[in-house]
Formats: sequence, structure tokens, C-alpha cells
Amino acid sequence: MDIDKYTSHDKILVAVDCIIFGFDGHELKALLIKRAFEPEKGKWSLMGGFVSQDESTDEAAGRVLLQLTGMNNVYMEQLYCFSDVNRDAAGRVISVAYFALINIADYSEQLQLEHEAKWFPLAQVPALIFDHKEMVALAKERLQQKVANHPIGFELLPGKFTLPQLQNLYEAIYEEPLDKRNFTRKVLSLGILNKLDEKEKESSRKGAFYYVFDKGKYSKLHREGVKFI
Amino acid sequence: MDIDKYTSHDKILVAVDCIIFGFDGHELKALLIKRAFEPEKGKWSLMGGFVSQDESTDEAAGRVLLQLTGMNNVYMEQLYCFSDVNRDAAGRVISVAYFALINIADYSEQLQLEHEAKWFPLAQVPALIFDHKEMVALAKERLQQKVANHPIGFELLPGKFTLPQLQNLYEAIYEEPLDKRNFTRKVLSLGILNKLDEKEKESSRKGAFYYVFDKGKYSKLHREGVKFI
DNA sequence: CCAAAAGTGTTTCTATTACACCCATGT
DNA sequence: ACATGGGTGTAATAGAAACACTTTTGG
Repeated sequence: MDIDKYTSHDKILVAVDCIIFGFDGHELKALLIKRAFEPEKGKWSLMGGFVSQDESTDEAAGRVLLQLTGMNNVYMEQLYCFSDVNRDAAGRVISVAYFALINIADYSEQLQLEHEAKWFPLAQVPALIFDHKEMVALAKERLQQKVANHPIGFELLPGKFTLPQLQNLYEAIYEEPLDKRNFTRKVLSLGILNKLDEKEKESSRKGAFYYVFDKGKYSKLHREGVKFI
Repeated sequence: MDIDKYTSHDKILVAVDCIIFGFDGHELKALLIKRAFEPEKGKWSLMGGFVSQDESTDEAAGRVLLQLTGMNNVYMEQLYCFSDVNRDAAGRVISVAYFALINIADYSEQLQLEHEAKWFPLAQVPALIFDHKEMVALAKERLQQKVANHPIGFELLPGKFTLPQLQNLYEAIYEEPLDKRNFTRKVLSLGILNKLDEKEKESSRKGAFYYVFDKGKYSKLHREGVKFI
């Protein structure tokens, strides 16, 4: 590797910022932290970190996510590169934003305390540093588009979930109510869910059957062009 | 601006690369250049350039595009940030890819010669340096998705165009034939085209009426949620 | 008069929407 | 027995897809 070829050009600080989505059964939430260092120390912020010379932005985002959540193998997707010259008050930093979908129940209280992290319903996100609010807004938009065509909503739910839970999730993401019968029909017609014999009995007397997402069945569908909800 | 706050972190070379799409009436093409400097000098490549300390990636991409095409005010959109550690054989470079849509007829032969640039039908793109082939493929995918919901196809056509030309364009982008009657009905039903009295007489005896895209009428539609073709 | 491309409607099918009642169960 | 949320079908509508003939005109 001949690093000398490009020496006449500017080098720039590159960061990643993660919009971490979770779903508590009712609302779609984002995990924010109290920024631990200057500038803007103590203000609400996305979790982020600098990209080092020997890692890709994907790797950096994975690292940052692991740091905050202790989780690996999380669904994560590059969102957009934010590069306004003055986006960071303390200097020139280009940030590549990622969004992640995690099962909120798996998130450790312990780590939450350590990082002064907190889940905020999307409608109640506080003032954020720099352009992080813009990042959150864009992530929400992308998530809305993406779940319509890709089976990624399941990433926000436990391994087994009920149809009412799944519907709540989609309603939370789309921010609009869906018809129960139409929803059920459409979801089941895709043939990618397996019904279990077991019922969830917390939230109703009758209980609702659990389902699991069958990745194998999904893979057999065309990768693109599948309308979800 | 306090640039000293982040000094302990790595700085990285950041570049932009542009996938420039054009349409010649029959095929969708990409503008490629023979790379003018080492490494990989003389090989086919996307047009690119380094991002300097005092410009955003949008600005850098605009600059690069202006350099190659002489054009300003071109439709351009950020595609993706490519950051594999070894993507550039000569050193660590993160590249933010952009795609642009230009009216191929406006592109100066002169500049084409100066930069050793050439239009390649998408199906016949030669071997490209680094990860540029991946960039082109992703850009094509994004273009296909985007034109389905946004009125950006017009950017690839002259100010006035005929319905058969517009249909050819969509067929070229989607790489599949469309039904003429269904296409015409749908396009006209959007109410965003104005028919001129003038006919294009080159490509047929009968001649086809010219239309122009009416941006004002489009703006009155909802920004999102409009299905195009 | 003929070749070549432009222009134009109707029918079928599929997908989406709207809508209301019974079921199972814990208290 | 009743309150609570789970589960289910049908009819109406809108959108997409399939399909073929007539028109214009330069040569």
C-alpha cells in the first residue's frame, strides 16, 4: 500500500453516529446519550465515535453500537453522510450516520446507567447537538420506507411475537392506525411467519398466539419487490 | 471553531466519486474517464476528487461534476459512503459516491476529449478501478427506485421531449418494455406535463408532440407518495 | 400506396380498503 | 356475567395489466 500517492490532499476527521431504534410495545423510541466529552458535554446526543485509519465506517458503527449496547449482530444500515463544513462546532468532522434496530428488551439497564443513555419516544426527542436531530428525522423516514418492502421490523421485536404486537409496531413506525383484519391477512399471506402453539397471556385474557419469523421461507421470495405492509 | 478538541483521532482522506448518467434516446449510459494519475493511471474510472477541508461532500461532488462537464445546476444526489479499508490500493480513502443526471446532448465534445471521457451503455461498462463497478451498480438500482416515485427522469431529457422519448427513457432505466397506452395514460394523468403545439419530426413521418415538465404543477402534488411509473 | 411510428379505449384482473361480530378467558 | 382484547370474511373500489386498430405523412 503506497500511502504517499495522495499526500497533497486534506485529511479530515470522520465519525459515525448511530440512530438506535427500539420498540417498547407501544412507541418507537431512539436511544440517546448524554455526551461525555467536550464540546457540548452533557447535552443529549446520538452515540457516535471517530473512524480510525484501520476500520471501515461499518466497522466503526458496529464498534460504537457494541460499546453502548453490548450487542453484536444487530441490524444496522448506513443512512447518509453528513458533511457540512460547520456541522460540528469544534472542528471539521464528516459524519456517516447509521441506524440500528434492536430488541429493546435485550438492552441492559446496566449499560444504560454507565453511558447516561435514555430511550426517547420519537415524538419527544429533546434538543440534540449539531445536526443530530436531522439525522434522527432522516432515519425515521428511511425506516418507514424500508419496512414497507423489507422484513426488518422483526428486528425490533423479540424472537417470538404476536400479531397484535407486530401491528402495534407497524402503527408506531407509520404513525397511523392500521386495520386489524387487513393487516393480519396481508402479513400471513406472505407465508414468512410460523405460528407457535404457545400464547402470550400478559396483555389479554384470551391470549394471542406467538409467531416467529421464518428467514428461510423469506429467502425463497425475491429479495426485492416484496411489499410488506 | 476550536479544531484542537479532537486531535487524538485519525484523519482520513475523503473523496467523492460521481456516477454520471445520460440518455441518448435509446440506452442509459454512464460517463467514465481514463484516470489521469497514479495509481491505476489510464484505467477506466468514475470521475472523482478529494474533499478539501473547507467544503462539504456535496460541494466537492458539484465541483468535480463542473470540472468534467462544465455544467452547474445538475441534478445530483448522494448515493452511499464506501469505506472499506482497502478499497483504494494506494492508501486509505473513504469515498462518498454521488450520482448525477444530465441531458447527454448538453455535454460538450470538447470536454470529453480533454478528459478522455466516454459514455458507456450500462450493460457495457468496462472493468473499473477499485470499487467503482459496485458504485455504478448501486447507482443504477437507486435510480430505478427513485424514478418510480420522483419526477427526476426529466433531468435526462431535453427541456422538451415527446412521450415516446419519455417511454424509451423509462424502458431503458427499468430494462423492460412498457405498454404504450398504459404508460401514456399514467404519465398524462399526473397532470405535470404541458403539451406543446410543436412536433418532433426526426424519428417518424407522423411526428410526435413535444411536452414540457411543469415543475409548478408538480410542486402542488404531495412531495412524496406520488407514484410515477 | 406503403412503411413506420404516433395516438387512442375497453375489459380483466388484482390489490386495497372499508367494515362488525363472535370468541376465549380471568376476574 | 362481564370486560377485555383476539380472531375472522365479504363486498366495494381503485389501480394495474393486457390487448389491436386507426392515423399521419414522407418517400
